[in-house]
Amino acid sequence: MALKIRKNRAKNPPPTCAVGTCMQVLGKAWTPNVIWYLSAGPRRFGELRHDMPQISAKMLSERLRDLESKGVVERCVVPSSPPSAEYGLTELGLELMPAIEAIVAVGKRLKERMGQAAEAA
Amino acid sequence: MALKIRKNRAKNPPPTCAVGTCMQVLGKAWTPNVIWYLSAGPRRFGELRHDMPQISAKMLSERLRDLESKGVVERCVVPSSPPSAEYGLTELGLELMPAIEAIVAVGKRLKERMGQAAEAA
DNA sequence: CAGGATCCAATTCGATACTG
DNA sequence: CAGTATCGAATTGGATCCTG
Repeated sequence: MALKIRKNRAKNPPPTCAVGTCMQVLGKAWTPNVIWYLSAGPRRFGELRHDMPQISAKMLSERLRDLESKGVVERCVVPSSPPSAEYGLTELGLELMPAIEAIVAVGKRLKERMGQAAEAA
Repeated sequence: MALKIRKNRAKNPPPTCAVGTCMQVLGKAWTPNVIWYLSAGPRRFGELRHDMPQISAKMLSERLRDLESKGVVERCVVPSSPPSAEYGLTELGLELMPAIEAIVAVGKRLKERMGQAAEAA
């Protein structure tokens, strides 16, 4: 019988109310954590890894580049010896803080309430 | 803007955050939308589908069962003829609202700011 | 140490079809 | 209408190795 080619999937870009717009930024693993740890001020790659012991180098650099390309995070090279880079929130990034804070607050309540699994970072 | 004014990096990283706990609930596709649309009051399956025209029946019922199993959403059978079911937020679900609202608020700002893709509601 | 490249198992989610 | 079952494409994110 003939080869059956599947119809192309619609693959709609994220959905309906404005949550999609925000979740496109915050929705991936570790993203809110990264933003959270940057919220106190610029931080270096290794510091962030230390903040989140479970994250892999790949994940972290991937997320940082994602966020940079979205204008949420800014990478600045610090002239030192050896020169190193620091990551910080942009203004756009700062605008996300209320949401992150709300997420953190609810997360804490959920954790108490459910008395559940430990989380690193 | 040239180089960002580099403030001293954070000496005191924020304490462990509970982001993961919350994102485990909100992190999957459509979840915040579903909660959002339930926040105005109980709603039936078909109504929710209508609220989110892009969601598939499978997704919706999957998300509803997820949320039910997490105690966020409650399914109650309404005695009518024929009897039908309604979904509503539990108290735990209501506790998530501040986060959802913050996400929606930021989403709207992002949309304005980026002047991007259209989204309804 | 900071980060990229590659490989791969697991999950996610859309389309489709089916049931009461 | 209200939902479930199955299939499979695409995405995810972890592990590992490689680089300057």
